[in-house]
Amino acid sequence: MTSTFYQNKDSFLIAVDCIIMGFRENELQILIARRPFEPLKGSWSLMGGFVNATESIDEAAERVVGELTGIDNIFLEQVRAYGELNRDLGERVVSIAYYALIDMDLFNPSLTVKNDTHWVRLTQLPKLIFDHNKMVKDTINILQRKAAVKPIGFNLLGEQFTLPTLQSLYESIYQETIDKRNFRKKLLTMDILEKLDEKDKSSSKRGAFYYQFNKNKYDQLIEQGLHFSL
Amino acid sequence: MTSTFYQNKDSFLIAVDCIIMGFRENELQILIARRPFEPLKGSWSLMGGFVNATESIDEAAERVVGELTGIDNIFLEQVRAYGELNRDLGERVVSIAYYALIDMDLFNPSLTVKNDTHWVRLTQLPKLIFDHNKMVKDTINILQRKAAVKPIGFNLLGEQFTLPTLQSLYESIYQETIDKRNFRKKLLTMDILEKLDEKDKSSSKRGAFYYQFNKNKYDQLIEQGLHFSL
DNA sequence: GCAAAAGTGTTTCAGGTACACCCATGA
DNA sequence: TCATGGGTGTACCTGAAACACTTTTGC
Repeated sequence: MTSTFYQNKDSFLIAVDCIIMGFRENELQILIARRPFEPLKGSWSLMGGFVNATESIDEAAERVVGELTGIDNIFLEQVRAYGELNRDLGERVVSIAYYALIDMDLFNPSLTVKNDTHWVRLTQLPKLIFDHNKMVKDTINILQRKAAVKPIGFNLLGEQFTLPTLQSLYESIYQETIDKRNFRKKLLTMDILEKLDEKDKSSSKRGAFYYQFNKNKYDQLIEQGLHFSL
Repeated sequence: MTSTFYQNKDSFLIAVDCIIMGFRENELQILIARRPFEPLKGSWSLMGGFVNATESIDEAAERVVGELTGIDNIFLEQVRAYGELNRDLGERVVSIAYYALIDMDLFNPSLTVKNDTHWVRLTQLPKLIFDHNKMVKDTINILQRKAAVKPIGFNLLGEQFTLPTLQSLYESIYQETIDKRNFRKKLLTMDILEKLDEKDKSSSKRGAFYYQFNKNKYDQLIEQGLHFSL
């Protein structure tokens, strides 16, 4: 489709770069890849792709994340646009970063071979190409702000989880330790978790009860003007 | 410059749209314009422009805001990228929104004629083209979140201002009334304002003392791990 | 029986919120 | 002198933070 409206304007390649995050072994993990093409082929890089003319930028991000994780319906939000002149060594590319929070148990490990991707601990993130480390840093800022006030952290866990696990999730988001009693008190009095009968005995002899997030109760609280806050 | 790296990729026009905000008569104001070209020529629109190949997207936003306000060194931050397929009726355009907070007293009124721009009260914002109303809404959300925790509100005022003015600024950002005594107590005990000797007598017979924001003291507080919060 | 993680209450303190009256001045 | 907006202090209450011991169970 050629236009009669906007003429003599410069046009640009637009990429999406995705910060795909998971939670395992009490640490935040991030999915990165060896870059499969030049320039900087073989360097560590976020998962990315170019936007096609037939899709919105949100759809492009969904496509990239879907291809690399094999999961649908992923929590995915835009971080921001990165548009410095020489941010990409190849040529001028404006990139829109998105972050995804996934349940790593749904991730198909065979995909890591195909795409040469690797889960690395956030605390041990290597140097990435271009401005990708900045994108991760911006994402962590958003995550810290947003997880404090919206229950997005649950996207990183399975349907059911224990309170010790949930606490260690928040501890690794904020990079600080939290008092166990205060944490449980706050969450349980909020009344958005449901205690199950089963226990997870994988990390202690006694076992910890499973809980699950009750979205309906959460929505009711919000309607009443109350606020989630951690 | 033609590239040998990324071939057969689609390219896009990229625009910046700027939410330029000021504060006058105890209300937030926003600068909008009659669109000077088709499609939708004559409709209300945010101030925008296309990004050139020779500038970063931040620079493009600075250029647009500079041209329209005649002010340098404006507080300007990215809102986010908007990339729906048919968001622009002309053709496919990805837009990056930026918001600017300016001191309206520095604004050159003659520029409104030249650019057919108008200051309108935020509470009386008309229907704008495309997704521009959504951009404004997203901006207000960011402003409310950010003004609560960083002293960005001062960008909307001149060097000196009275406490009643400052309070009404925050009231119009949050769209709710604030108790006068509590507001003053919080700000003054924070010790980031300096009281001047002059009074502003324009809005009362008694007159209200001018204050000014002391950035050095503010920076010291932050270094000490304390936090601004309103 | 012991090591290792799960679970449980109370006190203290700071900060937020509610609230009403006097002051200065120009007209 | 009066109308208008500027300026001030206290009491209460809620929510955050600090803090230590008991329970369960596999080995």
